[in-house]
Amino acid sequence: MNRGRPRSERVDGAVAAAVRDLLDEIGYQALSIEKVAARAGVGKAGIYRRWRSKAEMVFETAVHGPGIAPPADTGTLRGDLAALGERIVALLSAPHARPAVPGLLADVAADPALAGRFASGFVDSERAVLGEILDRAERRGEAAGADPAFVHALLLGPVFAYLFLGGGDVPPPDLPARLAAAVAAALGVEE
Amino acid sequence: MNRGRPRSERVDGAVAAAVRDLLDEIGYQALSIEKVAARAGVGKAGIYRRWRSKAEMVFETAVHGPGIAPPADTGTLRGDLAALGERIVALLSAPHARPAVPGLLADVAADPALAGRFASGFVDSERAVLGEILDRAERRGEAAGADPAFVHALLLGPVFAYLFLGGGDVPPPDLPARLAAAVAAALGVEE
Amino acid sequence: MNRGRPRSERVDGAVAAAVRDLLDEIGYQALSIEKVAARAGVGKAGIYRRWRSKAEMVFETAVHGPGIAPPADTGTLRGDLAALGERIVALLSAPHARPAVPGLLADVAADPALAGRFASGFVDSERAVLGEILDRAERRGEAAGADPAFVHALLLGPVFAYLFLGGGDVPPPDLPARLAAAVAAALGVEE
Amino acid sequence: MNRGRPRSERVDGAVAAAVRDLLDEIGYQALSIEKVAARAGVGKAGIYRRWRSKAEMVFETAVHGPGIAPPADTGTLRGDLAALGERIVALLSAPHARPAVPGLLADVAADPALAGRFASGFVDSERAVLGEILDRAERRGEAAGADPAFVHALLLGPVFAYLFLGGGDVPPPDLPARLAAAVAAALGVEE
DNA sequence: TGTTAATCGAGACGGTACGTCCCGTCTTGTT
DNA sequence: AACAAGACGGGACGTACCGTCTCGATTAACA
Repeated sequence: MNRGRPRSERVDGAVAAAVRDLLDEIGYQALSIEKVAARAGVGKAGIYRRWRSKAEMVFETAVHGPGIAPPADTGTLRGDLAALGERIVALLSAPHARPAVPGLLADVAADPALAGRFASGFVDSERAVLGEILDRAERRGEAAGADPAFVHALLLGPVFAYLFLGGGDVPPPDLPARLAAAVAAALGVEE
Repeated sequence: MNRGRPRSERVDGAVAAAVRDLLDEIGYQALSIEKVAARAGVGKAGIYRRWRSKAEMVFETAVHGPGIAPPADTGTLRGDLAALGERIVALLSAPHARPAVPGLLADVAADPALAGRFASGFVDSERAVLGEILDRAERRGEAAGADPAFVHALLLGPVFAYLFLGGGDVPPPDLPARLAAAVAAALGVEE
Repeated sequence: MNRGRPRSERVDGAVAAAVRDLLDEIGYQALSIEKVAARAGVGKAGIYRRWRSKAEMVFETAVHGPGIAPPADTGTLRGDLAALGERIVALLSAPHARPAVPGLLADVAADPALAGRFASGFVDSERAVLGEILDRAERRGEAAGADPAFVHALLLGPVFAYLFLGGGDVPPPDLPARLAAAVAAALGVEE
Repeated sequence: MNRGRPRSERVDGAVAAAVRDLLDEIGYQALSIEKVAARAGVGKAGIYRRWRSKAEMVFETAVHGPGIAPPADTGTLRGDLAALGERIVALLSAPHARPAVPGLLADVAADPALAGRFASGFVDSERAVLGEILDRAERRGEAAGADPAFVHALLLGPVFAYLFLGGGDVPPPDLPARLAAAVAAALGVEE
């Protein structure tokens, strides 16, 4: 039983558009709730009613897509890993996400409460996908007893390093394939 | 011929101490130049005379050690990589560095000028060490034609992922060894 | 149709009180917007929302009374001039006005924009009152063709000189009467 | 017996020139000791060695001429007063003095110590001249028992009012003559 | 069909911090 | 001892945002 005026969808749309525009124009750090409200033609209260902080607002409106989709079986561990790597690269280098990621990460790391919500909504889903991939490989007899957390770090870490720790270069297009090969070799999969 | 009153070492020391204290107490994001000045008993101008921004001040006073020391030859590529991995872990998880890294990274990523200075002072030195290690391995006949940038990402990325993307856990103590093994396997080094 | 939250009268009151207190305690030059805000328990923005500068704030809150009231007809030019003189003395030597006047005058003289607003709000009203007095005298046949600007300078100038150019003395209580006599004599009014 | 290096006249000259230039360009309020030192190619200490404050520096280098010269006897009180009036107008509206006067007055009024030195060096000499003029008139039998302080205010005040309280207008060229006539009339001198 | 309650845009509120300028003092090496 | 240079601790500037609050005006679901 919801009483009172319902929230307007127009506000959500206008804010999302404003956030994406501003991320492109001025970046995450210079983006402020005040600027978003002004650009969207929306009151600040309308934003605070929906999100607790800039980080949550940006994450929901500009970074978080439909989550990591269920993994398609390519027949080999290496193929599955390459496919997952592609998704990770796509997610982190998406037009509106890329300029937001470092700032977002900093805000998340600084606020434990935020870290919790973020981990359960993002990292966990990625790890679940990876778990499924490793289970399949085990069933195929390719590799056994792999540590999902380690494999996850081995896959996500280098992508992140290329995008955000290497001076801002574009990652090479064959990065997922090379990473998948390296991870497979590390897991002892014969070629 | 240096003219005018020389800069006081007392100021450098007091600022460094204040930065470290404040990083521990309130973290990088909440640390402000104003708070540092007040805590250090120093004028703001004295800080701006030395550093252009909060990021540079924190990096120089709390993160940047003596740089990555020259690599000791352990006799095997795997050993050398493990030693380098140890150093990276130590650098990123040092008491005052760890809470500062994500915010620092965000500031660096947002400011191209900063990114340039940072890259040449930090990333480059790490890559040079890695290049030396790979050269040695090639001379030994262990591995040939490895891409230093890729190997660097393969080493640094997972460490970063464990420390800052995994929800804040402590990395397992054998992480450098496991990483070295994985990287060596990926480079085709026989066990 | 006034939109947004209306300005709080509490702020106006608290600022006015703080300005008056600080004028008494430390004078106009040492009074800063920052000190006023702190003393009044008010944000600096709340002050800048209302006034463009320290000079405008002080003038409105501590000097500008209800303006010069309409002149009562005393029956003679000399009487009218003495009454106006009394008002000028009262205005310039009022408890909170006196310490503020020299600094205020300096700020006004330095800023043409301020000079314009100040002139129209203060000097003009005084000159209008004087014009009315001179018109009356002309109708009575006491004096004709007097230059209001000259008479104004003849009245206001000496008061100012006594108060602010003479080393800070208290003006003699019969100053308005003596001035009125002098001005009347200068205009050729017979005694 | 002066020991050590004597003060350089070069410094005095360079500072005086810099003060006058800066008064013209940016006015008294925006003029700072720091700007003067930079413009004059002089250390700040060299300025503080000579003057206690901006007000004293400006007064000595840009306003204070040779003092009010001894009064020439014109044969009538009215003539003498007009001559003194001319001098006052010339002093206050001199190129470098005029923009400095209001600010200077404010600083003087705010600092009692400054007020003392200023009064004895400036106001007193003007009053002495006026005293001489009134003595002469008394000896001639033109006027007796005039109050020098009142007459001084009657002469200086209106000039000040025209120059600094009237919205920045140029005073009419016949102002000294009209003032002299008014003052003479007020003193009961027959035409 | 009113009443009620949550929403809306707008913008004021007390604060904190920014990066700059200047204060008046102090500390260099040089003249 | 004075000189040019410039660092020192401190204070204020005017601006931008923070997250909260208070307005009048909408907009639905409940009574």
